[in-house]
Amino acid sequence: MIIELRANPRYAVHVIDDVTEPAAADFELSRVLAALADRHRLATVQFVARTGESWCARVMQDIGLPMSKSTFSHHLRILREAGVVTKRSEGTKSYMCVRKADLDARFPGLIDSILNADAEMVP
Amino acid sequence: MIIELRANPRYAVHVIDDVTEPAAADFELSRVLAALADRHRLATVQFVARTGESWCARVMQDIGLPMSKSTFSHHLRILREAGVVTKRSEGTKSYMCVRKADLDARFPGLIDSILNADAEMVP
DNA sequence: CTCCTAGTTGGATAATCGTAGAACGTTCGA
DNA sequence: TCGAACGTTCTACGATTATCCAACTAGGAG
Repeated sequence: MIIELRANPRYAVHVIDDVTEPAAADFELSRVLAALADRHRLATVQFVARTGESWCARVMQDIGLPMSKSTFSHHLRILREAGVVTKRSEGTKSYMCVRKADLDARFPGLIDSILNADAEMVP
Repeated sequence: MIIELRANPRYAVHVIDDVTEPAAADFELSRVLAALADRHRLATVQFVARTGESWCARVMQDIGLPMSKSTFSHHLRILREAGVVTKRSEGTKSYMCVRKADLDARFPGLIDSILNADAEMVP
């Protein structure tokens, strides 16, 4: 299910799988920061940004995230609802991608400074 | 009480009022982001950075923060322990100051991008 | 010395968050 | 057609967090 809620695409909101991915103009800084404040989500975003688009199971395995599928799915939702990543389904896989351009348009320099930081250990 | 725990000042840790303010080299990105992820703390940091050093009661009043003194004191602790701000006592007042240089040294561009973002409403 | 102002600390509480397991829907391959 | 792989949703639970009030410390003004 994909819905365009507003006429002006600049303010379009995409709803996929009951998760709302906001348009860049609607990003909220505190929400973006909260999404990135968790070590596991931060590691995920840094990894995906560096290695390119990838799907959930692959990301979890490559990073060595110590959590269940359902927990990762929860984290993915947080990231999407904040506007940090977008999701694309292909077959049974969910490919995620960091919305660098949108983030940089709304908060210039923010995502680059975060991606350039050293990756922290995932416990 | 002020203690220099390590010989090399680059890694010095300052302990003031039982609160540890880490040296720039010890900043953790996820902790900094978590400190700034709260709307009230974000507003506080943006305000102090823009208007210059100020003390707690003044900041609370000028921003219109809807919380008690003790809650603000709690938020100040979070910000200090993450390395976002430093505190200086003068008389009965606690002056806070954003550690721009330290933050920029550790995470280039991060604090500027956050300070340049529009201030969000404080509910 | 006494009071007022400024801030911190401890305890309590309600809300939020990260987590796992079970059940489920989809898609792909044998 | 059947089963395996991939991901989502629901529910529950423990941990963390934001919050307040009350009590406290410390400095400045009278």
